[in-house]
Amino acid sequence: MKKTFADKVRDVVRKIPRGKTMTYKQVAAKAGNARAARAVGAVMRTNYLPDVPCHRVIRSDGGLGNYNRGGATIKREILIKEGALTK
DNA sequence: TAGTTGACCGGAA
DNA sequence: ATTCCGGCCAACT
Repeated sequence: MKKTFADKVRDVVRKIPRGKTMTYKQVAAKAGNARAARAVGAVMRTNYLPDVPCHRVIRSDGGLGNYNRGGATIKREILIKEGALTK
């Protein structure tokens, strides 16, 4: 059984605790490739499961990136609700 | 198999 | 501080 990059990414994002945020770079590094930040985004876009809090994954610039469930605006609201974003 | 696209990153102007 | 450009990786056609 071979775990693909996407599988690892999902596993990593799933381990993100509530009220915390991780950058695509960090997730990519934990998945095996620190330069695969773009690939992480692509994986999230193609594989968004309820077990994977993809809304807790943000950009390294401090931005939120995008969201497949309502856009970056909803994503920001969720992060504030979770306590990861105080502003 | 090869080419194009994109929830990104980092440096330069 | 903002805007532009190139580079990296995985998925889709």
